[in-house]
Amino acid sequence: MSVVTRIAPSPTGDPHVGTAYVALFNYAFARRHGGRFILRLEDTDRQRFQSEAEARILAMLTWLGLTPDEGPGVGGSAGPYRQSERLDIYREHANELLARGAAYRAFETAEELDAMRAEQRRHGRDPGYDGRGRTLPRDEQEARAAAGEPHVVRLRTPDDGHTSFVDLLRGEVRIPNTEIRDTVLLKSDGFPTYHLAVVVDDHLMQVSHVLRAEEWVTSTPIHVLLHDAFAWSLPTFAHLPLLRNPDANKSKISKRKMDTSVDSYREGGILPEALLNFLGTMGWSMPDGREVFSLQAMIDVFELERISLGGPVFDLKRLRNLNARYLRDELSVEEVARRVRPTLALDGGPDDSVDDEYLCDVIDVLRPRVETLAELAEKASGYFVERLAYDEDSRKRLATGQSYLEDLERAFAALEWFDEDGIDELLHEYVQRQAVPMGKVMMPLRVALTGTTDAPGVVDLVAIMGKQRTLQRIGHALESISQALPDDDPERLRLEAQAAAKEAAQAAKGKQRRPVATERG
RNA sequence: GGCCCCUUCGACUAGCGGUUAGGUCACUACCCUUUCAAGGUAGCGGCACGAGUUCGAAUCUCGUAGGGGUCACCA
Repeated sequence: MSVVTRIAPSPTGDPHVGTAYVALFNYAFARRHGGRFILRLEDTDRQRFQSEAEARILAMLTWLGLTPDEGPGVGGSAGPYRQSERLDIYREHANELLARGAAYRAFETAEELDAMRAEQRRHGRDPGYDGRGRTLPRDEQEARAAAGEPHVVRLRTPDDGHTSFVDLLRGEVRIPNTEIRDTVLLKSDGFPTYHLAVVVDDHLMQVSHVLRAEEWVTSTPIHVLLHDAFAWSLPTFAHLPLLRNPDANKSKISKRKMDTSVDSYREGGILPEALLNFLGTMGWSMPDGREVFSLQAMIDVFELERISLGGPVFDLKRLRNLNARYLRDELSVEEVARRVRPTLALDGGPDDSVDDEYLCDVIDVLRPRVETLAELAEKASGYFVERLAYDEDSRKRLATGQSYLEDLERAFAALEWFDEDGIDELLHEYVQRQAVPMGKVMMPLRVALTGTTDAPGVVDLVAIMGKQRTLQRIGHALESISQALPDDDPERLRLEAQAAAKEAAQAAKGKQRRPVATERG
């Protein structure tokens, strides 16, 4: 029997990391066994349906490299792959169940069901459909349906005994049938519920392994019952652990508590291979203990048996750390350059006109200092602008180093061998001659070149910027010193006034006075 | 609450009867150093608890506790 796996997301919102997670495992398992991986769209909830969601899910899978072998927009022999286009199929199957007496038409209104549940709660019983529609005679059901009365089709479930199934990772799971209600199969709008649709589609699409999130464990017995009713054989079930929020309880991952949108990680500069690698370490591990591995490496050795069942917390720090490792160790500078380029252009910075060699040099010194493409783009932008904007702190540092900058401007202009060694030699000799600590000279120069105090080594900076750019930047820095002395900096004056006002207000309130303006940790 | 599932450092995990319980992230210290990083070295820190099986349990069984999931005409 050939392996067929699938993911069945609902097009209801942002592409979810949970979808990516389950897709990864389904994809890896299918590839490992030379099988097929299907994308099926569960768009049977027309309330929550979003038309752009389908394209975004597909884009997410493509971005991650988890492209389905069959699916909407992809094609395949078992289509269509949108459930909304398979309504006839579900109706036919519901009719078959009706004919076999495994299901029945139920005519309770929403109000009636609400009342029933309220009544149950009043008597301290668990709320849930009590099977009251089962007693309505077949011919009456059909007559009322034929007359156009709105109704649903429900599964007739056993009242006693147990229903069990084997979960590949957990062993046998047994659930008392008293826990299983007469579930709705076909809604009054003619759309199937998840339970009918998933069973029919998995069967028709010959899905061999159902790898889905753990939240489905308790509804699997319904699917077992449905398979029985159709006299179909069961696929293999394996329920993956649920990704968790980083809160105290580790509840199921949710967008209320954290960012679950793959698109937003993508926009935040997370690399697809890093996200994939990260998700691959959630509940799964390499047999040899490697922490950094490619999708292909995962496929090569993938075994469901290596899945651990404790719910893994989606830890952003680990994701970012992994991303940083890809940025500086796994990808070539050229590859990183290719990926930041579009972002640089978006920021109103340089675009195709950016010199490739310079870009690569900049990335080379910057990438040990960033975790995401977005950070890289942000830090890199200053290396391409004509004129840097210096903040108050920078101005101060420039001002204190003014004479050094003037000296160095002359020295660099006269430097013949403008390479790493020449620059290094020049700087060291200068510092020695002046008999001042390195930092006294280096820091103003660093600020002149980059506008910030946390930046790569000055020798590297000067070398990659080259003579012309270096001199230009020192020149600009000197200009800015003379134009706006720190004492006149309007921004600083504004902040000071603000801080004073705040302090006065606090003092007036009788609170203890604390410096609030420029606390630095 | 009923039912189901789960439980190794703060986080991700290795372990599948005999290990000084290993690795990664985070954190701390030190080294390197012109800043910030990166890198290097070291450290901190864990088998939820209680019984049982066994010569021997993180590993097997049971119980307790804790956590999660689920109880819709949503998936």
